[in-house]
Amino acid sequence: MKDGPSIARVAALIGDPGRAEILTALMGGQALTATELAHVADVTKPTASGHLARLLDTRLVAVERQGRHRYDRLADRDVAQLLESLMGVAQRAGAVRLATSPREPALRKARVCYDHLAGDLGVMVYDGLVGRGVLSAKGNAISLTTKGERFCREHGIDLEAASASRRPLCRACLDWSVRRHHLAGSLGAALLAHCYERGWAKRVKSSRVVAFTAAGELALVERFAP
Amino acid sequence: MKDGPSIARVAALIGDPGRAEILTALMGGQALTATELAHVADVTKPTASGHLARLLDTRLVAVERQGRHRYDRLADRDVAQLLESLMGVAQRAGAVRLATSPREPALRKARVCYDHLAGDLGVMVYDGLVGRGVLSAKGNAISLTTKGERFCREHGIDLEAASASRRPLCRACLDWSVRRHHLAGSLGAALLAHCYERGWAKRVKSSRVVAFTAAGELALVERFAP
DNA sequence: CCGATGGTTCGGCCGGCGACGAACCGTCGG
DNA sequence: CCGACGGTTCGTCGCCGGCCGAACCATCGG
Repeated sequence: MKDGPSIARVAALIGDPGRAEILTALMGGQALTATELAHVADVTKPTASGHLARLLDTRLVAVERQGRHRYDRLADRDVAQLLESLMGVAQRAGAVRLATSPREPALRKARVCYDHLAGDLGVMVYDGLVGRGVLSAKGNAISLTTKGERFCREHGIDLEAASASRRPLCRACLDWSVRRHHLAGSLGAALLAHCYERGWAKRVKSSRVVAFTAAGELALVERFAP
Repeated sequence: MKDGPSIARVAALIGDPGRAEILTALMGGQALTATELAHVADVTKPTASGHLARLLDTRLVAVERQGRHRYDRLADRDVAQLLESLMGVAQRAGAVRLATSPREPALRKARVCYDHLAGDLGVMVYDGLVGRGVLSAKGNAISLTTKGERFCREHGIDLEAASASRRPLCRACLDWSVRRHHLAGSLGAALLAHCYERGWAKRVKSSRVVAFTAAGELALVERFAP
């Protein structure tokens, strides 16, 4: 009967508002410094330091020290996925509050979900790829069709690099704002990288928002959406 | 910035040892009564009642009242999945403690994971099905092959019923004790049902353990494992 | 060598939450 | 109608954990 308490330990860790804020900030995928995190959590440095220490020794975050700086990032994709599903259930749990929170519309439109594209655009792209027969979806078990491989080559998406890594190529990730799927996995990451390279979009500093240029959005929709 | 706190709320809810114990107990998939849950959490009835009330209004559990009884179950598959991934990261977080906790070996061997088979046997079956070409796995995006459909028919597994539901047919679920995949989704559920029907195994009362008979285990391995 | 700045450690304060006992409400089985 | 039993409500207590200020250590840029 020791796994109950064990999950309680990490859940309790996430369960503090300050730490939760830190972790969500880290969902952006980039490593942040301790004072930056203290700022997003709206606490003093000592407090943040304490939080980070605890997050570290439960392996929820990983640290890299450079000079007098301390860069923290999420330990792992699994942690990111855990947080994402947490957002999923948290979202509909507070169904009422949802209405009263307009939230950044930009965040709903396009944001980075660890390393791939989420939000309205992400969902649109996913639907488009399935519609074009690039991806075959059975439930949430999805895979790249042979037609899809050709499609990627034509559009200059680096499949070799993407499939080299040991993580799954395609994964359906539930979008917490739209409650529908978007594309994750290394292919999802490659696609987002593609957007950056072409200058279609770039990250907004210290936020999960991905800002598309007008032309970039057009290009994305035209090529990948239905 | 309101999603941080929002996930914190549900995480904190899971973060209490008592409630965590309750939720893990409910991972068995069956609805349990309030006093039973008070017992597994090792608290008095008033305390448990309070916990359940809070779990209810955050929609982590659902309740069904029958006469003077109150039956609680997990609200949703998403919640079950959340808990499972929580176990995943919790498990390796306390890497040290793992060695010192012998834990029920029966639980490691075969247990129910919400509605499908997990543990050593679950993983073995999964590997076997992939090896036989019944399932095709690309990363963790898996699907039933045409060969696999024939295979199911031959073994009398009811595919129609399984694919009728709107949930995915196949899903790879990460096994927290073995750290490898086993089969989830409605096919996974159908397979476990199959084991019960044939008398190969039955649930152990008030535990997640699935007890296979000697003959049942043999039959399972012979038919589905490599 | 000296400020400035990032991060950490230490003590102490305080609020909140979980726990319980006792009393209460409802349903069940005679 | 009456005990028995499942569940809930209420009031109280005690502890744990988050928070901060102050002092401290380390690194950087001169």
